[in-house]
Amino acid sequence: MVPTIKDVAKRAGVGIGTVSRVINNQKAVGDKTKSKVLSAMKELNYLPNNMASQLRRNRTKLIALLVPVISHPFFAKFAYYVEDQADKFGYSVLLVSSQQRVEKEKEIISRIKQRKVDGAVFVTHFMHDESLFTDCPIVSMDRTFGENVPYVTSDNYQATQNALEYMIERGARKIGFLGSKPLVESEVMERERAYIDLMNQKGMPVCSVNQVILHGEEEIIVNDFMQKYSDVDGVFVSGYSLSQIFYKRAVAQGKKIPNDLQIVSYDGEFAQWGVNNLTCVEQPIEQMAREIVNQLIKKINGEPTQMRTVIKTRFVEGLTTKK
Amino acid sequence: MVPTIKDVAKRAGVGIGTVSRVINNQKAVGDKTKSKVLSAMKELNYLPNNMASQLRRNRTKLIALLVPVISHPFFAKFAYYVEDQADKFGYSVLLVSSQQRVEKEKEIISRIKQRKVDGAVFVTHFMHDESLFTDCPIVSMDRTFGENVPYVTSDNYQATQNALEYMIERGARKIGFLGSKPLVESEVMERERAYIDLMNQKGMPVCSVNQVILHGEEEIIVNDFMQKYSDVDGVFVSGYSLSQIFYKRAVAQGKKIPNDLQIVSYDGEFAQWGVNNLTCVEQPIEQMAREIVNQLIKKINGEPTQMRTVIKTRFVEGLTTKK
DNA sequence: CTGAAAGCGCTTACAG
DNA sequence: CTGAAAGCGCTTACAG
Repeated sequence: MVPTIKDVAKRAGVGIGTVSRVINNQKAVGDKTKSKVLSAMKELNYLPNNMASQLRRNRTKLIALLVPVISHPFFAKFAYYVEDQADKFGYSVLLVSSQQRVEKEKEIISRIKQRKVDGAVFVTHFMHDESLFTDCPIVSMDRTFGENVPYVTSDNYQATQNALEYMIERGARKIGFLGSKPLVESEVMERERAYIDLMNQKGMPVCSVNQVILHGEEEIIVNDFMQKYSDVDGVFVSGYSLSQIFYKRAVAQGKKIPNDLQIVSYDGEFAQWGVNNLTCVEQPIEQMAREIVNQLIKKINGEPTQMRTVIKTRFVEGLTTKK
Repeated sequence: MVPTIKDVAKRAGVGIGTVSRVINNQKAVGDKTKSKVLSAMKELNYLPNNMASQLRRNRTKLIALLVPVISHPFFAKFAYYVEDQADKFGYSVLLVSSQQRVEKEKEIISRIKQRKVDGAVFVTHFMHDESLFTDCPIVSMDRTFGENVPYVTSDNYQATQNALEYMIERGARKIGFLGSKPLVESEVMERERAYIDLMNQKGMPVCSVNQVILHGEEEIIVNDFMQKYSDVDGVFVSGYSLSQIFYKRAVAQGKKIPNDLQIVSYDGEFAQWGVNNLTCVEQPIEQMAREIVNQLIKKINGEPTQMRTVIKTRFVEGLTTKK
């Protein structure tokens, strides 16, 4: 049979409490005792039973990460860093893809309540009933929902305006905006607000399509935009999927990029798959992921957290804007 | 405080054993008792503590899934179905990306031994020391490594030959092969074997580049191939990443596809991101994933498993071969 | 059909 | 510094 802490204690000739102290390497163990225990552990090939310590400590050391779709390069990269950071605290990550279904969110809440996981990162969010998750350690990205859920976001407003100014400096006179609207309050909406504000300020026309869609339905927005505003000479596209589709479509229509049409995308540096070299506002995914995990661990441990953390984006000059 | 099974028992005026039977809805509970317990549970807002039942049952209801990189569309899709199928058995999935590091495999073995997870799916595999994972419930894809690890694969040999014949029927007379070689014994190698056999049989030249590389290093193979065999009129590319890169490169070199050059890829139907409409051999990812999970659950439960399961591929006629 | 009791393998005050 | 003991919240023979 698999050896337990009792077997180790017997073999080392000590109490099980002492073995436990060695496992969790607490100070208060004498050197000789310690080495006796250590070698007993080695001889028996002992490994602590995780389930037992979980029960005692009331911690699973597991967090859930809820993303809309894993196969989206942004979320894939994000998930990678969440895992890496969680690991530093001894936590593993349960990756759940919501496919935009609100039940998945409820399911995770219930997992927390059943103590299958200690907390969760919500990148998606459709639930409106805040009361369901009071007391649940949850941290979010971009979404602002309620007093109890800290979130990490990027400088959406400023970064968008900077990107627009960049195109204007390079001659753009009629700039469009494409975006997909989140279902709940989210700082992502700042991007369109920044766009509208700047257009008004500059006396330029507002040519915006910003709708609620599901992942995978980006075509709808692109179609709609193309129909209404085919004569723009600059476009700000909010989000990687949209910009991929928009770019391909524009090229297919014979637009010369960047000469006829300049494009800046929010997100876009995922090189390997898809169109490369978009000029884009790059969110520092790694930094955002690590910060989110840090906040979550604090929440789990009952330490004070920061409600809103803003991470600065980086502007990447690609081939879809003029020199 | 959070209510426990004791609180429910007290409120319902029954023993805790009875509550437990209701929770796990076993037959042997009287209707009246059952409804008393049920309403006590509802009143107290009771949720069973997962950690406690884990300890008693010696099951975490968790499996690990080890993939080389999550962000690869093939693995992303695969992971999705693994999760979906595992869920049917009440299992959650811990997604781990190995980044090709052998330590990650060892780490998972150790998680199994520490009872942090009940079993694992290995899509990657570099470890050679079989003795490390005897007794560990592990199931693999494509990789054949040892008596104790069942695996699921596709009909690599046959599917490759069919694809080659398809190009030959359409006029291809000099066909190349591009592949990345796995580090351990794997049925993926059947693809090149099928290619070489057929070329010999038809008296056609063998133009093959098949090397060991890491994910992300696909350029090396493409470069090498382009240099050696620039005059082929057909190409079989093993794997999605390679085919994406090869296709873009061929187009950049001014090749007319499919007129100058026909391409068939093993894997390729991941539409949304990247180049669409490759002619390809499509592995039924969903079916493979579900079958792998089924085998793993059997292994975990100590039931007999099938060592080798072959899933039939589907040939998809795209735009990179002639009509 | 149901209750009382043992035990899963740990951790952690408590006393020494 | 160290041991004995209680207890985490369940499940499961066992007896009735």
